[in-house]
Amino acid sequence: MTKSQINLPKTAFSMKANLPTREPEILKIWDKINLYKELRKSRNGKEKFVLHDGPPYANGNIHMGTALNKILKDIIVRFHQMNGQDSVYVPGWDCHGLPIEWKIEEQYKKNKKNKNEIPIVEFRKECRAFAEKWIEIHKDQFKRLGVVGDWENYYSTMSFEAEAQIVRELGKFLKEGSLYRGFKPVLWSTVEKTALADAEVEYQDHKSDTIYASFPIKSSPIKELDNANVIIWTTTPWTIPANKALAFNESLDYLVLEILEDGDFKNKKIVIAEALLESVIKDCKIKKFNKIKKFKGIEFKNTICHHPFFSLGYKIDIPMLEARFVTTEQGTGIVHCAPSHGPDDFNLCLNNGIKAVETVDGDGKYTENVALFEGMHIFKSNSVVIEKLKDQKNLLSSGELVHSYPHSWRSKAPLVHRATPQWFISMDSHKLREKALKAIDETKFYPSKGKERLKSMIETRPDWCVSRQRVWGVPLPIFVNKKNNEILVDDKVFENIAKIYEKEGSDCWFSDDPQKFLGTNYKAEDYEKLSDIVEVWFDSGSTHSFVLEKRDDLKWPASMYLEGSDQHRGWFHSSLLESCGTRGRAPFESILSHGFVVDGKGLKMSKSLGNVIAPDDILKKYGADILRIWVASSNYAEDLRIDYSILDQHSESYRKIRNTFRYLLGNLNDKFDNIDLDKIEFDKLPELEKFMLNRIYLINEKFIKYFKNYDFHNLYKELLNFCTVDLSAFYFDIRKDTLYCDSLNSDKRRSCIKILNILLNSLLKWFAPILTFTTEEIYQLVSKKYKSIHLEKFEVYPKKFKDEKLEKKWIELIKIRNTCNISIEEQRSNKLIGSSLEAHLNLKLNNKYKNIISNIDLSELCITSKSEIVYDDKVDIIVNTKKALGVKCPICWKIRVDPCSRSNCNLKKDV
RNA sequence: GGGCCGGUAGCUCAGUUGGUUAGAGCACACCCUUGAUAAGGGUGGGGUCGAAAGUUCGAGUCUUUCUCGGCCCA
Repeated sequence: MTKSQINLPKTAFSMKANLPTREPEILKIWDKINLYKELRKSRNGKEKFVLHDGPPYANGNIHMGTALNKILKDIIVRFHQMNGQDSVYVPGWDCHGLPIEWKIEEQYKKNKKNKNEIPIVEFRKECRAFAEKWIEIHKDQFKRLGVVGDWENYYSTMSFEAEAQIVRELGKFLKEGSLYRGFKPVLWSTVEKTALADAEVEYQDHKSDTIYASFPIKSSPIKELDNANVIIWTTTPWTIPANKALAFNESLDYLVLEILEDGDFKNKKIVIAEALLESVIKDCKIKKFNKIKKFKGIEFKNTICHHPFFSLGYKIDIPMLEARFVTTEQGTGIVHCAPSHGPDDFNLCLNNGIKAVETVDGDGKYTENVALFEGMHIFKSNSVVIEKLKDQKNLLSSGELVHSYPHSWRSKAPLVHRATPQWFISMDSHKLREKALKAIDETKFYPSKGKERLKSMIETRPDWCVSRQRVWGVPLPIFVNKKNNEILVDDKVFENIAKIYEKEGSDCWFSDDPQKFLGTNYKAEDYEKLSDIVEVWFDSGSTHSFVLEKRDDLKWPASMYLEGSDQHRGWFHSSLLESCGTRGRAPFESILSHGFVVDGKGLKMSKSLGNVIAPDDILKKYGADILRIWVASSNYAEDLRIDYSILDQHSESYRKIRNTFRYLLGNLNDKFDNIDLDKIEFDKLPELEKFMLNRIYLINEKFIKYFKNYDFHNLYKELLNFCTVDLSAFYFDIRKDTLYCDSLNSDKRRSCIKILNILLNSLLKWFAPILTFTTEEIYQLVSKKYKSIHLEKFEVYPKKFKDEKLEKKWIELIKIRNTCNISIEEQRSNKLIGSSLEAHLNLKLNNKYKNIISNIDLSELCITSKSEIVYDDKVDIIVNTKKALGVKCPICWKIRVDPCSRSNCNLKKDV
């Protein structure tokens, strides 16, 4: 048996990965050795890299987007750790807010409980318990992805420390004076009875009543406007009772028409924009009319109208005001303004001395400020308004329209603009906008396009409304003096509240005696205690203050914030503003944003399309390392596609990588020898081994370059190509002869083994941040140095490995090799030969190759049995393949006429 | 509806300041091997670079329009 005479690979590392069952076992190992603690210990005192976790909302199972985010974070954290830094990752959760409140309310409804009969404190306890439950579930799901972090000491926005610090942060804004009480229309849900944040609004189609209503002109500088009627169009008839003004655009042309038809408007004059004439007469079915006058909008100045309900007691003047937001897209070119029910209306009226009042209460019912309608629900009043307009002969036409309209993301109920007292952080009073823009300039963005995106948002955003009329959140720590309406600003009070929260949490705000919070310097009876809570973006925007600043193991500012690109308007945004407002700079040094997970065709995942893949599906079928390959190999700057065929392809790549490791382990017989790279006697190595060291050096250069730019998909591709092209199809294939057939103590074989050790070590470390489980599986098999591969550091390769001359030479040799392969293939298809070892190469080479090939065994390079070269300057490379003559050596399988030089060759005997 | 980003082989991605016949790996096909063996090697096919128009001696690269997709906003 010749097999006993050669050294065949042998390893315990199985070809089949079986990741779904193997990975949980590796998790147990990490648990057992307390990997996180070991990681910290191993980099004690080293430069810190802090990737501050953007807290996911503690509600519902994780989806692909969450998995992508966590894996990407983990890959980066691990890269920095292996790069020698103390790379600390503290996961966190966002816990307050409406979605959880809604879940609890839903449970109440199911159990026929009435929320209003439950004490707030009890309700909040249930919210807290709900969030806690999901934190635990998320934790396991994230760990399963291979994410390493301080899972035991995670942070949450509902911890007592967090709630206390949020109070302190708000105190800073109050003290500065940039947190002010305003009275503004905000998007309001009459169902949830709360103002909604931008992020809580969804636009959906909605059917609205539309009206063309007329405002009789009371007085105007334009003679032809006497007794005329200004026509407006609106999709919210219920706002007519709150009307305070009309808006026109001074650059538009307007027409005065006389209507000649029977009906309420017979012989009446109406005013509309010329550009909208056709659509108005079509909508209002006007057939006969005269054009009386055409004039520029600017001439509207000083025109005063009556309210359409003038005769019903609405005796106020309705001025006509100039506004740029008036367009000719829809309507009549004149816009009705209710300052309590639209931001544009509000601002225009404010600039003209018309104040908004509370016209609609939180339930959606008109207040006492609205005559005739008090107590009526606005969503039921359209028909009444329309009826009254008709009675007053001020309704030109009415109809219906389906259009995009804001809705609550939770209840899906349509929203309205409603003027309410709210608390705002000013963007400009204390130069917050300016500071934030400067901070953006000082931040590094990956990809760079994120910078412009965030910048343009900060440039245009309005003041930050931080109050919410809900219960599950941090209470706004505000007392208002009952006598003079002044806000109490006193550091001692804020600190007192914070101290109380640190001890017992913020629930007590709702249940305990206000005097407890005021301390001894103020009397509770003199003050009104606010019951608003802080909007959740302020919570999460403050994480830097109660996580980064408070923990000794972290640093402020963070090295990096890393989230989906939607967070330019979310967490990146709120964190930037909070920090610039309180500390004058961003809480991060860099921002990395990633795209969204979409299906294989680039469409977003949705239940209705049936293209949703859950992380758990992938873990069960493929394992976390495959998912991590998907993350690493995708370009996160764009949207990331995923489906089962894409995952199948990545599984194939994984197998290639796994078999590369298996070849290494097999030939090393699972005995890893940690080679001291500096002690390698470079000059004594065969040239192929030198070339491989050169290649390793070059790959590592690229590896560092890609890693520094967080360019993982190119980094992964580089490593994968190295495995397939340089190793599997080249070095491994060529060196099988040496490894299998040479004696164990031959110099050549030992040199090769040295390289295999270096390769194993290099590949393990290069791949460790991505293939966390597989590299650990191998490490556990071969190394006794540390408890885990993840405690290792990246290798530093001696400069002497780099040899540009050698690189150039071998590129030429590979070119010759490729030409030989084409020739071999030709004879293979001619059925002259099968294996390349049956080939005898005859080369005709240009003299320029003479130097290059002089010390090279071409048969070895091309894995053939024989090769002959002649030189001819008339050609470049010409190869002719013949069938090798002789007998197959039972050891090396070469076709030979003489026995080979190996001592164990028994060709002679066999012949 | 508006703003921003993107569309290069079946898949994941390269493609410098516009310059020969657009590249790589995987997948696929065929062949070889059976001493990495549910492995390994070799060869090969495959792209009107989302579409159209324009600028240019020359466009995947620049301009415009359109289209599809994603995010954000209204």
